[in-house]
Amino acid sequence: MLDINFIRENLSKIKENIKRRGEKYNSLIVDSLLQIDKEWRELKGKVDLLRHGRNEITLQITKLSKEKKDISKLIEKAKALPQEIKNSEEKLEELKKKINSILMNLPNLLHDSVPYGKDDAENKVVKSFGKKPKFKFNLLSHVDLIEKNKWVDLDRASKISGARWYFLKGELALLEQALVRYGIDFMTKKKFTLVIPPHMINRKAYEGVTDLEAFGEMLYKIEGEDLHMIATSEHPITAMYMGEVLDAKELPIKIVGYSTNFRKEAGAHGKDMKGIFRVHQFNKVEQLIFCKPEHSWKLHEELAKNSIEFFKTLGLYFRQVNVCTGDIGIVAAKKYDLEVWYPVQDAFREVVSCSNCTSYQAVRLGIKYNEDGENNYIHTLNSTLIATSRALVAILENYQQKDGSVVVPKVLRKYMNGIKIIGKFDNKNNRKKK
RNA sequence: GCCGAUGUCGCCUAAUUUGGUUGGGCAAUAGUCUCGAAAACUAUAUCUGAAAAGAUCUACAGGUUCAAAUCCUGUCAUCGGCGCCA
Repeated sequence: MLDINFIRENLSKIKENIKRRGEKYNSLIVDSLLQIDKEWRELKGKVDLLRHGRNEITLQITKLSKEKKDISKLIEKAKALPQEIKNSEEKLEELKKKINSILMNLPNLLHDSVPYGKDDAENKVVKSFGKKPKFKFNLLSHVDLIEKNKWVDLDRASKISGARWYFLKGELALLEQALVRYGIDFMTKKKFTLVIPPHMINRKAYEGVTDLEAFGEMLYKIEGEDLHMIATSEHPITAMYMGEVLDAKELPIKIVGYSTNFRKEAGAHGKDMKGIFRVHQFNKVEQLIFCKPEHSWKLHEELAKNSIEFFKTLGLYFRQVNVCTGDIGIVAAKKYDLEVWYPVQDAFREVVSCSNCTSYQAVRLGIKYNEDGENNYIHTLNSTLIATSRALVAILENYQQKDGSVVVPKVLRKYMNGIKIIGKFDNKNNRKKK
């Protein structure tokens, strides 16, 4: 959400930004926003005046009653006030709601370096890393690999839970845990603090971090409770500081979040139906930073660098893209995606999303920092380090061997008790010798 | 889950019985003063307003009332007891 004061002072900038984002948004909405805001402020003045009148008269009543004088006339006069005030307050509230709903849908100001483009096809490749792998045999899809090796049981999961749910089994489940532990170690070595958040949060917190109306179809709601399953650890961890004023000395706060994530994937009918590429539940290690505005652009690059470095160590072929205006969404001011090469799908697919949200989330959540007696909104940043289901698919596709086994990336072996290869043929060199 | 108590500024606390528009202590930060420090003094949240000023804030949301920290209802949280449980 943008700060209304900021909009008032930077009208042309805001409109330009909306135009740059294309047809999805209409810059005229800003004019009507300011018009309603003006009405609101005028009415606020009137309501405050009415309230002042009430305060005055009750003060007099208090005074007179202490002097034991007759107050019946004053009370008679005062009786009309509450209704009058209430009527105006209701109008005021209505206007405020209108203002808020417009503000909620206004997109963040984009950074100058965000490329113009209609959709994800026009994201700009920044750089590629690693080498495109070559194979001298016919590749199996990850769906075939998990089936042959009995690493995932989709049938039984569908029996008890439904489509897009899965049992992760045996060596692949170990590999999943290895990825998580490696990811967490990787970040804590960089002085990020590990945080494991609640996996369910209430409505108020969720409204702070995302547009519940739009995201409603992504989130699982607990029946009869004011609770939603989290779609990413970013949500509870960002909402954690809701309504707080942080000390500038504590900033930047660097957190590595870990949680299981739950997503309905309601809008994805038919997409990626097979295997575990797109599922209702997966684990994710996430980087988060809360910082002063003047540091956020440098830290954004740092987050991207961390994720790049991490994927390099996994030995995958991938590229960094600068997400274009048509694909970036309303929250981020700039977003890098990392896309890994999936040889079977013959495509790059998104595995990391690294955003500088500037003050957009902070305004909505009311997170400020205090420096020299002055309060200002902080900046929030987040970046995937690793999301397990997609990373597992990437490893399966890229590290598979002719016999259907899969080589474990070197950096993960120490988290796998030294196992070098997982797969149906038990390799004698595969176990760590004691 | 049941029963009971409690919730006041960053922390502590008084005012709740009997509704009258808050008060005190400590700490922190900034400023004034100072060669420097200590002490002392001033300031400290949010909203509207050019300003003067005004409005709002006693866990949260409602209600009663001219007026609510105080009375009523609901919710949440904390503590204690019982129950259940990895």
